Amino acid sequence: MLASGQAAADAWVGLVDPVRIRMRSLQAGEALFRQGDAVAALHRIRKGRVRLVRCLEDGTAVVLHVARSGETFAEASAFADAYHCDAVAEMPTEVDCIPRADVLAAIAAGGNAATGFARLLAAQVRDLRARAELRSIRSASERLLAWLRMQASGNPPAVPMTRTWTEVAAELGLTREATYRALARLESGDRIRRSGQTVQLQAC
Amino acid sequence: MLASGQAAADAWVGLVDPVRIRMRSLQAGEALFRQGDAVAALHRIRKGRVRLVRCLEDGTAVVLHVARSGETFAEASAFADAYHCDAVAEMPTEVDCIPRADVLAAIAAGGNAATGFARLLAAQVRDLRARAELRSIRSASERLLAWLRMQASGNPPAVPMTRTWTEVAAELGLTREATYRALARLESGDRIRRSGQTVQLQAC
DNA sequence: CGAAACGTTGACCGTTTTCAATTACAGTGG
DNA sequence: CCACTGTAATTGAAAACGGTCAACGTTTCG
Repeated sequence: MLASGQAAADAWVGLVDPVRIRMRSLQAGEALFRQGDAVAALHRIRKGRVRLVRCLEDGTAVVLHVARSGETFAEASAFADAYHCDAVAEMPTEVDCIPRADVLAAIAAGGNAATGFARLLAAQVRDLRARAELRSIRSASERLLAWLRMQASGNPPAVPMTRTWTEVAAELGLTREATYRALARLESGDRIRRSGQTVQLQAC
Repeated sequence: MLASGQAAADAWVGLVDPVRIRMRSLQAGEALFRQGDAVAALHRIRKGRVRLVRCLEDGTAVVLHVARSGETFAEASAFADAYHCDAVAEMPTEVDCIPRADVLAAIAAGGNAATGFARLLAAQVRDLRARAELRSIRSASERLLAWLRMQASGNPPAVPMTRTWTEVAAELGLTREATYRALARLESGDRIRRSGQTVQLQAC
C-alpha cells in the first residue's frame, strides 16, 4: 500500500528533466515554504520528515499531513498560485525541488507525461482511500489483520516486514502497544504465525 | 473538504462529451463490475451507494471504499486493463458510466482536459490526506474541533452546516452519538457556540 | 398522514489508551 | 572489545473514552 504510494511518488519526478531538479537541506524547525508563498516548485523528500500545517484565523494550527522519506507532497499546489499551508521540517531533512512550470508544461503537452502524472495521482487516491477504509475498522486486531491481508502475497499468503511495527502502528492509527497486543491475540487465535521478519496468514 | 472533493469529482466528468455518458441502475446487491472485468468505463454515483471490495486469496474480503452520491470512484482503473476489486451496490443505485477511452484520449491530448483531470485528482489527494490526519486525532472533541476549524471562515470564524451531523460523524470516523456528545462538551466548555445552522468558533 | 431519518441524551460495557517496567538489540565512542 | 545509549519489542494494570443499546422528540418527504 505504502509501497505503491512511494513508487508512484518516485515516478512522476522522472517526468521532468533531472537537470532542473534542485536539492535543499532543512534544519529541524526550518520552513520549506509558508502559506501564501508563490508556488515555484513541487517537492519530494529524500530524507527526514516534513509537516504540513494549516494555520487558522484564530491562530491555532491543524496538521494536514506528515510527509516522510520518499514521499512527494502538496501535489495540489501545482495547480495553485500560492501555498495554502506551511511546510516545516520536523528534523534535519533533504528535499528535491522540481520546478512547477516544468511539471505543468509536461502535463499540458499531453502524451506520456500527462498520462503518467494522472496515473500516479490516481494510484495515490486509491491508496489513501484504502487506508481510510482500514481506519474505519474499529477492532484493533481486525484492523491489523485487514492490513496484513492487503500486504500479503504468495501461497500461503505471507507478509515480509520491511518496516518497524511502530511505524505500522502509526499508519493504522493505533498505539504501538495496541498493535503488539493485536499481534499477540491474532497469533494465539491462530489467525497468523510470526517467524522472524515475516508474518504468515493462516487460512480462515 | 468533502465539498471540494465532490466538486472535483463532478468536474472531470465534464471533460468528456455528455452524449457518450450512459446511466445504469443497480439493485441492492447487484454488481457494477467484478475483479478481473475489463475496464470499459469510469463511474460517478448519482444516487445510492457502492461498496468497493477486494477479495483476497484466502476467500476473505477487505472493503476498500464506500462511494456515495456525487462521488466518482476507481479513478485508478482508468489506467488499468482490468478492475482490481468488485463494485457492489449497497442499495438501489444509479451510476453514470463514462467511457474510459474517452477519458484517456482527453488526457493524452493534453491541454485543459489533461490539466483538469490532474488538478482534480490532486485535489482529492489533498482532501484525503487532510481527512486521514483528522482521524489520527484520538479525542472525539478535539477531532470535531479540528474539523470545524478546517471548515471555518470569516471573522469571527464560523461554520455553516450544510450537511447533517450524522454525515459529518461518518466522515470523522465517529458514531453520531459520540459526535453529539463532543458537540455538547465543546459548547459547555465554551469552545464553540451553536445557533441554528451555524457553529461559531470561540477564540482559544 | 405515516414512515423513515435526524437530533439528543443517559447508562453501561468493552477496548484502547496511558503509564510503567523489562528485555533485546544496534550503533558508538572510548 | 565492551560498557553506554537510544530505540524497538513486549507485557501488565488501571483509567478513560467511545461504542452500543435504549428511549424519545422532531423533522422531512413521499
